[in-house]
Amino acid sequence: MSEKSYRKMAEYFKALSHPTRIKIIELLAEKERCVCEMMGILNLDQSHISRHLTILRNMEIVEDRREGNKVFYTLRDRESLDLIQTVKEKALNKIR
Amino acid sequence: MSEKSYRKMAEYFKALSHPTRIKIIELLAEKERCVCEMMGILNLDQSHISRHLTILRNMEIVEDRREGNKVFYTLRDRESLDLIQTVKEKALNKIR
DNA sequence: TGACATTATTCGAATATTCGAATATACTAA
DNA sequence: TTAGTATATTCGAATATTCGAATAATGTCA
Repeated sequence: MSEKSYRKMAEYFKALSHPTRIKIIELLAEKERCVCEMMGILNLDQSHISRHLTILRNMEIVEDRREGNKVFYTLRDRESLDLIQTVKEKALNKIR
Repeated sequence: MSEKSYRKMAEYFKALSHPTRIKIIELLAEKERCVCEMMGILNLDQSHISRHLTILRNMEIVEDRREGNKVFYTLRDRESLDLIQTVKEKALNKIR
């Protein structure tokens, strides 16, 4: 394994290492959503959501599609959801 | 899901988001190792290894055991290795 | 005890990440 | 064209992470 591969792996984990990004992935797992929809659900302002989406897009975890003046996002990398599910169970076990 | 759970999940992913920590987990997946052994294999100085081990220990990913003046580490959370394996395949696909 | 080996912690500097606020861009509709 | 809506990007400040170097702590052995 090259050093570069390890950096890539670390980068991927870093993309998942923010509560908001995890929530976004879970939202998109259900269905395609536009930014304004996520703003409402997550109760966060537009620039936050957008910046987190950029990080997820760069890691090819989500994909965007413009329709009119809205941008719809979909979950491209569904494996990310499996990782989140695994870690979620771990977190729940530790909390209670 | 509580906000706290999401923070915990993010924290766990953050623990995996450093090349050295990923390498340490892989090393410990093979067998128990002392810090000095990992220094040699990873070619990193002692304080680096030790600090990364502290992070992994805090997340209960590794466990330590003192024997004489050496401290041996083992992989406590073997699921972390599965996560790494999944992400590794992802990274390898992207690179070539 | 003292010298040595091993590991952990601390310090400050460098770097990266996050955030709120503001601004820029892209599109629609009148 | 202009106004309005939706999204992306930029800015500086605050915070977190990483690193190299130094120091502290723990244990062994003579």
